[in-house]
Amino acid sequence: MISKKTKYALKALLYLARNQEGTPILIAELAEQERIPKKFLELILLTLKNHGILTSKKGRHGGYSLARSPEKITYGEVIRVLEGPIAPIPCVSQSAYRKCDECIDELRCGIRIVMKEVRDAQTAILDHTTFADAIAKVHALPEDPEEVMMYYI
Amino acid sequence: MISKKTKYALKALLYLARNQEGTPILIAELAEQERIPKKFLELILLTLKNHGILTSKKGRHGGYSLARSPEKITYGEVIRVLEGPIAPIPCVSQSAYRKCDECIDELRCGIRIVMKEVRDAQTAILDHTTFADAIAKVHALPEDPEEVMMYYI
DNA sequence: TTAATCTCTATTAAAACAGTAGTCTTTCTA
DNA sequence: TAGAAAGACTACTGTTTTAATAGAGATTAA
Repeated sequence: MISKKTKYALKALLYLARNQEGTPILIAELAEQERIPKKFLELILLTLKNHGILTSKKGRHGGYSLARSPEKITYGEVIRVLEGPIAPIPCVSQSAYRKCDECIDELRCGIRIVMKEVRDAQTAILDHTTFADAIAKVHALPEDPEEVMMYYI
Repeated sequence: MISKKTKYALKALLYLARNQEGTPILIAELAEQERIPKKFLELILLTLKNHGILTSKKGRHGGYSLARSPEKITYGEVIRVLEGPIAPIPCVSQSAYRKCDECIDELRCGIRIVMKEVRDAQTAILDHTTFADAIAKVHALPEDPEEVMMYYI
């Protein structure tokens, strides 16, 4: 399970990716539109900025923008920044490998061998799905049945 | 990341699956062989028993055995028992669905749509890999290079 | 100059994690 | 039938993580 922090980060980035005009977007707007506690969101956006995912401008007409276009930011990158390594167990992490204390034969470990498969499946998706991709996936969805109903009322 | 508790559970089950004689295996043996804190392991095995994955016998010549053959126990089942739902976010969990408080349009959520892919990829592996499979995977591995070296010394 | 913004450090309450301790119950066997 | 050998069960504890909140500081535009 990802933390709320990570979820909020993804929500905020998705909003920024969807609303890419020239002008930066206020924390307050993001917080309100995505229903994220504002003070908490401040910390999250700052972290994303410090990791080169966002840029910001202070003062009047300030706010946040994506540091790169949405095709150049992946879910995997964001999750690693806020959540840490994606691997289900540290001994199969690429970005943060760590041997299990109690492990005797890592190469022949029946847990590791399966968790490596899981890790590869996860990163295959997360490191190859960008925010542009996610928006495209939503657009490709069939129309919401409720909205379709509206036309008949 | 899975907890140590879950990792210990998987280790213990793997050991039991590898050592399936008729006689049950002692907590003490499991703890020693897999280097798991004994008292902690007791709790874990008890949980697995209460969920029908293990059986036990008290008193002299007591101990734990698998409740089913290793081909009938999957990683997914064990992880759900000790770790909770496998899904990265509750709104894509089959076993423990929960709507996100702040979510406005779940069906068109760009986070949910990607996390659902992740969930499906995870469960495709975890719910279809049994302890028998894991043991077979380890056996299929090329021999350990260090051990091969031994023959030349 | 001042109001609007982001920036940064500290603090906090609650929950989860990783155990440990101690007692109770059951079972075998001498 | 006593008692040792096992698992069963309940309670407790210290540490870390989570999910925020508070408040002062720095920067910018009008």
